[in-house]
Amino acid sequence: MEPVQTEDAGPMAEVGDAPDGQVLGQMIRLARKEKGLTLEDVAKAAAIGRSTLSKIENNLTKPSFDIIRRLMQTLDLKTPQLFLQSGKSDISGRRDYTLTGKGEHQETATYDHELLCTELTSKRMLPYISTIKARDVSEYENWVRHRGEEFMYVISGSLTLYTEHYRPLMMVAGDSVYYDSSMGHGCVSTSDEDARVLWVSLEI
Amino acid sequence: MEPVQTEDAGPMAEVGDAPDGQVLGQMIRLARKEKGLTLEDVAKAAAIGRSTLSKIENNLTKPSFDIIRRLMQTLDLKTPQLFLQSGKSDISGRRDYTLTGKGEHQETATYDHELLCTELTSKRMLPYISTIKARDVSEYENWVRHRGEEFMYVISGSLTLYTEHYRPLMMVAGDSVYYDSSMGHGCVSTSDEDARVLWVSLEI
DNA sequence: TGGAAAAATTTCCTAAAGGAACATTGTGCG
DNA sequence: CGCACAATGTTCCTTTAGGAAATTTTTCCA
Repeated sequence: MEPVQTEDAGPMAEVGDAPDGQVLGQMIRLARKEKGLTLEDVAKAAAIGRSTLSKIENNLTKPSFDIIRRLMQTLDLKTPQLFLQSGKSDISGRRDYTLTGKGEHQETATYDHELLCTELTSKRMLPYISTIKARDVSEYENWVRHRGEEFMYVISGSLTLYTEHYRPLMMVAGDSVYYDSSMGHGCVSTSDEDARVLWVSLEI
Repeated sequence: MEPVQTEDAGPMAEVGDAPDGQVLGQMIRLARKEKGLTLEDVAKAAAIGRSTLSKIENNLTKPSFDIIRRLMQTLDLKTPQLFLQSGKSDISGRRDYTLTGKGEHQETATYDHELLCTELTSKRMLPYISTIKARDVSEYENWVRHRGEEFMYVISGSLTLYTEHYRPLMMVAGDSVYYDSSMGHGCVSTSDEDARVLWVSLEI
């Protein structure tokens, strides 16, 4: 209902930027209408107030990033167009190090752990590569659990990750997972060959 | 201000109300450091306060959508990964793990960062895969440095890691490195092809 | 080392976001 | 017509984001 402000002293006329100012609300309302949802439906699903959503749709507020993110999820919106940008960048990213050649192995029935970067003893993250042997479908209930977080990246092969809270997770080369390691977990190779996995574990 | 609806509580469950926990700030700081910019540089360019940016990077505030958008533009960041919801938009779903298939990219002049496991926002380690483009041998004195530790694993290709303390380090697929990231560091692809690298970064 | 300069963080305060409840508008049915 | 009832808009109030400046931390040379 409010077309084009000529930029007088609108109560909340955007400061000097407002690219999204007018559009954002329209987009969200459109998405909501398309799904035939009411303000309350969406607000509840996104865990925000009805009135807040109303204000957002009418561009009466500058919503927080968090709220927009939740709305995006709720409404299943893709976002690229919201961030149109003039691209140019001249970056020079750099990192530094401590190298490790081959690590020391630590073999068990189902795993072959190869610790990486062992000479640096004061580190907090523990990286290692594991070979998950292609058998032993047996004991995937012997959960491993330890306080902390873990990141896992499948280098080759495929496997299934079993956890105590969720359904098994099929993973193939290139996939990665991040989880709370206090939740019971364990994995089994599902390919004929052994699976190679890179783990990074963080104790807390 | 957490009404917290039906949320029970996964150990590190997120998705539902999850403020943009740990990752958002890290991403922004990473991008800034890579460009060798100071808080003030970026803040000025994005027309926000220096302190505000500091708080955002340290996840001490829930920035507005508008501010994030401006930062994205200033830092030339692609954004899809911030809104990543793997699979369904049913927010009732909670998980304490995230599975990432092929990722969402964030490209710069020399790097192409692909963040992994982005929808789990409260994690402490930040994993991502980078493609180091096969050129730009130029500016390897622009060290990046940031408080914390980093682990790096070369998936494919080869590269040279330059640091301010040690001699350059030649690395090939399968090699890995662990280092204190407060030491200036940076790397350059030495093969004809781009190098693929898996990084796990931990802020302290 | 020390000490100045730069960068980052913290404090303090104001303006504004966001939620609850109330008011208004819109829509179907007797 | 007009009465429910639902959907949306608005007001009021509490909490919080975000900026200016002070404080602390880090960097950089002499």
